[in-house]
Amino acid sequence: MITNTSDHPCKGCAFYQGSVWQPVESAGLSFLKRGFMRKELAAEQVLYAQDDENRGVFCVSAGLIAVRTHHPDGTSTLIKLAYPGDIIGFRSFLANAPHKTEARALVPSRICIVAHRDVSNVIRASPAVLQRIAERCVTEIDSNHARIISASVKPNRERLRDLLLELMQRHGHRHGDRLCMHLPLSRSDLADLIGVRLETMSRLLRQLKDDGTLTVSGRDIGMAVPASF
Amino acid sequence: MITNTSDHPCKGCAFYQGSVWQPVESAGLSFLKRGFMRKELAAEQVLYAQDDENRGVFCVSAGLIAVRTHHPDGTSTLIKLAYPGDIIGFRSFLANAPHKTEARALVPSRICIVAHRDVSNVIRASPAVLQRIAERCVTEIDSNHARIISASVKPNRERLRDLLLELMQRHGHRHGDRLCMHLPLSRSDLADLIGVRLETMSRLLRQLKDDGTLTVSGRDIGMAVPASF
DNA sequence: CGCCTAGTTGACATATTTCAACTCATGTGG
DNA sequence: CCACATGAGTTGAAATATGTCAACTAGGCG
Repeated sequence: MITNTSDHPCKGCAFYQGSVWQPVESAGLSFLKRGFMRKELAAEQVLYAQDDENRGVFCVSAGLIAVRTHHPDGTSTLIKLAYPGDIIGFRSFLANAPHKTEARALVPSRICIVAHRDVSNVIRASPAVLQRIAERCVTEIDSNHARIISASVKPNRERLRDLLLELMQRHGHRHGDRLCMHLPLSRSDLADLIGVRLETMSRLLRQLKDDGTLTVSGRDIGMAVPASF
Repeated sequence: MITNTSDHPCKGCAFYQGSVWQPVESAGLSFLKRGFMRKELAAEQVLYAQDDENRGVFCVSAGLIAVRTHHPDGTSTLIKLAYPGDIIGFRSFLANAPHKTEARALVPSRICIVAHRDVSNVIRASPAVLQRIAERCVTEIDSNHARIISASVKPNRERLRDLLLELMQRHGHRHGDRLCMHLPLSRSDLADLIGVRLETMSRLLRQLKDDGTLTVSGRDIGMAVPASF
């Protein structure tokens, strides 16, 4: 079923097996190669802005991308963090509508892009690609549900603990019997993720520090190694 | 492209044009017909339970379905309300995994079902069906984002106002210069949708009643006709 | 009648917002 | 090198919102 993938543009990628572009057949491969581009982003650089037209589907190859929506009153909400292997921009692509979110690099990042027109062509030639994109939609729905549920069930202090544990699994280094990380997020971003004000975030961190759960020094966080590590 | 749809099982449905099953071609049509069933649900009857295996994709034809997840501590969260034309169970189908939610009729309802195996066959024969399902995923993602944003940006009183306005657009009748509806939801369900406790919901309703926004008598709600009606 | 469920209300504890002041590090221009 | 502005982050105090526990009402039903 899968033929002649020796020159597949994602072939050398660590995420090739799970890639949404992996199941292309010979017909789709030429479209994929034609629409394929790489892009390097500096920290704080914007990949796409809110209300931009969709220019394609983006795959995070390295780094970390923050997906936000900005509100009329100047506040913003951090919708998700996109790590290497994640794809973004597919909502806008599938809806054939402008982006509802902004994507901005939190650290220097590398992005692989398949141009809009060629995504359509690839899908037409290889429907299994759409199947994989649909699975990414499901992942997105699941994580949204998890967030909605935790927001209505758990107190904010516990949600912050959970969030820091997740971040630790991505960014933490073992240091003796403790885990340490340098947060890629500002206090303001943390507050946006939990859905509280800046000042409340500062106080929640202080509480976790005071009760011994964490050590906090600026963006450097430490905690005891949990069972699941 | 679309052939011989005279005996399409959804042909007579009011939602045929937008149906996810509308773009079947002759090859897929026989699968669709084979897997097609109708089911009548009484109020409070369960369509599928949390952790059930996926038995297919469900389309609401009439009535109203509540999609909930139950938590270990006995509480629950109302994830969404599915109205006629909406499809449910597709998350579990696409993930090829058990349901993470329960679907229960709030009022007597009619559901059209396409059995699991036949959904796969229909999609294989008519990839445009998967395209339509992906668009429903996008709708789901959009409404989840809207909920996450409103939870972190708006105070609960305002969110309740918004919710009642949405419900009024579905269930309201004009009565002179006022809109009236009989809520299909209990106070507990309303509380689950906003993410507050029962008692808080009761007090929020009282506040909206006291400041003249609403008239409230049990499940009968009245409000002035808003500009957008 | 007694019992159940849905819904309301009160009183008090806890959590969060809001506004303001403050620290601290960093960078810029004279 | 210093004065100063700037942005990230912290803290305090008062107001507001929500959770919690308990008591209570009203309606439906055997």
